[in-house]
This record gives sequence, C-alpha cells and structure tokens, in this order.
Amino acid sequence: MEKPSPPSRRITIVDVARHAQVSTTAVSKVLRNAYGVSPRMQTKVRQAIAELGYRPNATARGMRGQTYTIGVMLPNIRNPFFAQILDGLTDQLADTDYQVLLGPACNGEAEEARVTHAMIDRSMDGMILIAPISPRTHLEAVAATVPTVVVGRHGHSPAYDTVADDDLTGGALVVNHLADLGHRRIAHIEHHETDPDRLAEMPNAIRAVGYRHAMRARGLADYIDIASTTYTQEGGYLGAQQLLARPTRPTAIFAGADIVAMGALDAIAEAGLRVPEDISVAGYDNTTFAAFRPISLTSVDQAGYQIGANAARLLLDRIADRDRPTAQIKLSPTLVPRRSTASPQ
Amino acid sequence: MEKPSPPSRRITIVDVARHAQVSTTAVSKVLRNAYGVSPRMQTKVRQAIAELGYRPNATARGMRGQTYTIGVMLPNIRNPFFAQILDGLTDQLADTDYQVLLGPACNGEAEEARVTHAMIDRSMDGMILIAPISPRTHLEAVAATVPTVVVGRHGHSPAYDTVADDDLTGGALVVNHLADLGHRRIAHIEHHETDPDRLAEMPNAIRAVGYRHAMRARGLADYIDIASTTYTQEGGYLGAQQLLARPTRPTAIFAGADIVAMGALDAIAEAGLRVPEDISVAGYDNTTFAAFRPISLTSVDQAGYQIGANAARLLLDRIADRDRPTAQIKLSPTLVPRRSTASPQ
DNA sequence: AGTCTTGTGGGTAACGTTTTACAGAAATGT
DNA sequence: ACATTTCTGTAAAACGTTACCCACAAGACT
Repeated sequence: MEKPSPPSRRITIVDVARHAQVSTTAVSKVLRNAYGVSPRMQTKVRQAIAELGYRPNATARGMRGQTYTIGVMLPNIRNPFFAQILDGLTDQLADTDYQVLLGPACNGEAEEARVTHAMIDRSMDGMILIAPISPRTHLEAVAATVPTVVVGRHGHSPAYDTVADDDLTGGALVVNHLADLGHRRIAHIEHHETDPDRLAEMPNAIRAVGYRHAMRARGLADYIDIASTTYTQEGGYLGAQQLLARPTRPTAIFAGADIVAMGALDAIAEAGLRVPEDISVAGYDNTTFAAFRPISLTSVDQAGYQIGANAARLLLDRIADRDRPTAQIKLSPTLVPRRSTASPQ
Repeated sequence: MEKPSPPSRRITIVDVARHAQVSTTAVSKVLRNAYGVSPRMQTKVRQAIAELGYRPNATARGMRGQTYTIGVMLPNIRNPFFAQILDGLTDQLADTDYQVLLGPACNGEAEEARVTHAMIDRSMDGMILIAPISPRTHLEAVAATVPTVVVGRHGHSPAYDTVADDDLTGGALVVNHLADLGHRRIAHIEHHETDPDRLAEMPNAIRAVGYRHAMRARGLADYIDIASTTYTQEGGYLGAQQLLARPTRPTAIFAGADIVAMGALDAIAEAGLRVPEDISVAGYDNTTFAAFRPISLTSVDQAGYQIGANAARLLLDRIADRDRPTAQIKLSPTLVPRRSTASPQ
C-alpha cells in the first residue's frame, strides 16, 4: 500500500521536446515568443507544455540570460509606508513575467551590502532599492552591474534612475498648515544625521531643510526649534521630552514620521498635556496609524503607491534599454489635516 | 575625460583558478570546504579569491546543487507580527551561508500558488510558508518538491514541519483574564471562515474555538456571542458595530487580532463609549500598536521571534536530512494585560 | 621489495536553458 | 528552368558550477 514516492525528476525542456517530437530549440523559441516558429509548431509545443505541466527552470535560464526576477531591497519591514510602495510595484509588474522577491536589510549599511550582493549573485534582472542608506558609491557600483532604481532618496546620479517624494515641499506643507492655524513656536523632531552624503540625499534630512526654509519664509526664523533623535517611536518619545523641557514650550510639534509622532504623543500624554488643546502634533507618511480615528493624526501623504508604480515602470524601461539617460521622478506629497492639529489657545 | 565603462565580465571560478595556478575543481573544493585540500592550497586559493574579489554565481550553483537561498512566503507585509517572525528567522540564519528572500503573497490562494511556484522555479534550497491559506494539498505538493516549514497553521502533515502558536490556549487566556475581572458577557470578533481545511487549521479559527471552549469551561456558555467578519481594521469596526447593536451589549470584546481591536476601538469611540469604563477590549498579537501607551491594549504575545527562530532551525535540519520524520513545534502564548481591560462597572 | 592505505590534486561530464550558425524547404523573382 | 530570398526547424556550443572518478605521490604496513 505504501507509495514509494518516485524520485520524479522535474520536467525539463527536453521532455517537452521529446513529447512534442520537436527540437529543444523549437520549444525554447515558443517559450520566448521568438521569431521563426509556425502556428502549427506553436500549438504542438504549447499542448505538450500543458500536458506535461512544464515550467521553465529560472535558475538555468539565469545562466544564459534573464531570471525574470526583480529584487527589491527594503530597509524596514515594519514601516507600513513601504507596503504601499510594494503594492504599486507588484500591481505594475503583475502583467509581466517578472517575479518580485524582497530582500530585508534592517541593520544598516553592512546588511544592505549583503543583500545587494546576494541579489547580484542571483542574477536578478533588475533591482529596486528602497530608501537605502548606503553611500552613493555603493549604489553606483550596484547600478553599474544591474539595472537599478533608487527609491526615496534625493540627488541624482548618471548611474541609476530615482523616484522620490518632494520632501522639501512636504516639510513646508506642515509648517504652513501649522502657521496658518496661528502657531509660531513650531518645533521639529528630526533624524540625526552627520554623514554628508545622507545629509544631502536622505528624505529625513530634506524634510528638516524644508522645515527650516518654510519657517524662514513665514518669518518664523527665530522660532526654529529642533530635537535631533531618530526616526523611531523611542526617538519621538525622547525628542518630545526634550522639546517639552525647554524654557519656552512649543505650541506645535512636527514629527518627521508617523512613528515619531507616535512616540511624541506618548511623551505628551505622560506630561499631562492634551492634543490638540495644549499642543498640536503632525506626523509624516499618513500611515494607518495616523488615520486611526481615536488618534487622528495630521500627516503628509507620500503617494507610496505611485512611487512604487513609477519605480517599476522606470526599471522595466531601463531593462529594455540600459543606455537610455537616467530619469528622476519627483512626486508631490499632500497634507492630510486631522484632529491632532488646531489653533493654539 | 569620459570613462567608457568596460564591459567587465564578472569574475568566475575559472579566473580564480588561473590566477592561483590551480584547477577549477580545487577552487570549488575550497569554496565548499570540501575534503581533500591542503592548507597550502587553501591559502593560495583564498588569496586569489580575495585579490580578484570573486563571488560565486548563485545561479550557476543552483544548476548543480544548492542556491543558498531560502524563500519565505508572507501573506501580508502590513502585519507587524510577521516582522517579529522574520527577525527570528534572519537572526537564526545570520551565521549560515543562506540568504533569505521574501515573496509577498497578499492576494489569496492564486497569489500564494504563484509565489510558491516562482520559488520552486528558482531552486530555493528551502521554503518557509507563513500562515498560508492554500489548501493542504498544495502545501504538500510544495513540500514534496522542496524542504518546507509551515508556520502559524495547525494540523500536522507527514510532508512538512510546522511551527505554530497554541491558539487554543491563547483564546482561553483572554477569556479567563476577562472572566477573572468579573466579565460574563464576553463577545468575540472572529475571521469568517467556511472552508473545512482552514476551519481546522487556521489560527483564527482555532482562536475562536479556544474562545468557545473557555467560555463553556467557565460556565459562560450562554454568553457566547460572536461577530463573524474579517481580520482587518474594517472587520473590527463592523464587528464591534454589530456587537454594540445587539439587545444586550457585551461588557468585553475579545478581538482576534490587534488590527481588529483597532477597528473595534474606533467603533466604540464613535458610539460614545469609553474603554475600559464602559467596555473592555482585548486584542491578539501584541503589536507595537497595542503597546502604544495612549492605547494600551491588552493583548496576547505570540513569541514571534521564537516562532521564526524555530522555523529556521527546523528547515536547516530538514535540508540536512530530508527523510527525518516531521516535527511539530507548538509555542505557548502569554497574556499581556494592559489598561484596555478592567472590571465591569 | 612489494602491496595497501591515505592524502592531494585534476579532468570531465553533467545541470537546463538560450543563442548562434546553418541546412533544407518553400516561395519568390528573373 | 534557374537563382535568390524567406521561412522553419535543428545541432551544437556556450553559461559557471559541482560531483564523480581517476592519477599520482608519499608513507605505512607486510
């Protein structure tokens, strides 16, 4: 009664060819929709493929040409914003033969290098790097090897295409919103950054620049007040604590990300202050957390879906023509006002 | 001045062999720490590898044996619980030569099939399927082809190893906690499920069973009250609305997941009720959202990190010996009481 | 001195696909 | 009728590794 499961070698192109009584070349041509195959051959081969349940071996394909795989490096699974980007990506690639595989790189530069190398070793047809923190030289080295799109990082390179949100405008959106409400003491919690590359290219740094510019533009230069921590809940908590402890307390806090706002709200509640009556809080990213009604956090929407979709399109274009000049797509964020911001009392 | 980037073929094992003046076989042996290579040969080859910056081509390796790649299928990037599992996984695999690649399968059975096939096509050395909804037959077909560990799904198969949390106990934990506080009208929001396979194996279904069992065990059979929606924020919102609209309102709601609790809290706030004064709410998963102090949601911690670490270990064992009998690891959840649950007034 | 081991290295055939080059047949032009 | 072109299909050589098998040398036993 025991079924001694047969070793059952996987069906290969050779099996298909034999079954259809044609050459392997012919089968290969049909698979790739290559030129020079008659309708009769088409049907014959397709039928054999169906009957045998053949699937091409992507590994073997990779040896000669494409792997039909696109590698996406993401820095932080936890940030729900990346999920939106991913949706845009996968929807855009749904009709193609490409499969998306994600490489998690949560632990900084070394991990990013490991993941990018791993993807290159696996002959990915293209790579999308989301908000990488690696130095520019590394990004360019990657892009020199494989078609690459860098997402969520400013500064353009002749080596790769980029898609990013206009964080300068985004920062200004928040400042203007708060200033319009009548705030002057508008503080900002930023991600501490010292590396000059990143200072010029990372979204967090640009947002902080946007904040400063907008403050000056509104004549609020004297009220510029920054806590420099990290883009984490903990960072928001500490940053808000710092700001609240200052001699003159801000009436509004612009947190550089929703998670940061989350920590800030925590510190504010702990200090016995109410939002927005005592202090207004705005975040950035428009995550589901911000939309959650009991929180109702004013935030900035980054159009993650469009970012992803555009990145996918750029990548396909570049795979098709590796020598076309690089493009930089910049998308405009929008403010989503909610109940966490109000006029100061 | 223009640097016409040289085509720069990638360094192969042949280049290394030539540079070290040995055979490719020798280099291959060194790479794989195979038997039969002298210390002298070791150093000679390793030096050549370093000098040339050689990296093995994983695609080519895949043609002969391993790809050193482990595929992880995840159903939903957004659920932060999966991030914990992933941490456990990657930490466990950090010292090995394996690289983890994630396959996102957010849209149900068809997408899961696509991802699993894609991973098999790419000769993954092993696969970890996280909370798959595919029918058991499909899982077994996958496991017949490649070493597989199924995570977060009950019911064991001779074809694959499993790691899951004891959701039966988890459901009971919540019920007992609420009953101990003095609640009797304890309602539950579950994920609607009809498929018999899933009814027997999916965590959500088991949690609901745990709820019923515990209610009966505490003599609260008459108070069993279930809203059957989905494990989403929307589902929680609708489920809570249903429960609140019933003739006798529950004094406590056990939401099957934190996201569900999020939606429930929303509906409760909208109904003008306070938590926990008017109604207690408990979630499941112990996400950062639950830990967030202004929310402070009582929840159940699933030890996601341990789940991931165990899954990785089981997979490595199975890769080492495909014929060893399958193992089922079941981990115990713990209750994390917070401010969202209190005695009824 | 001969026969076994043992240790060390290399030659070579796979693995499954694509690509290049080419041959024969059919269609077209003179 | 012949020469030319176009269309179909095939054979064979890659692609970069690994695994199997064999050869050789140096000791270690009879």
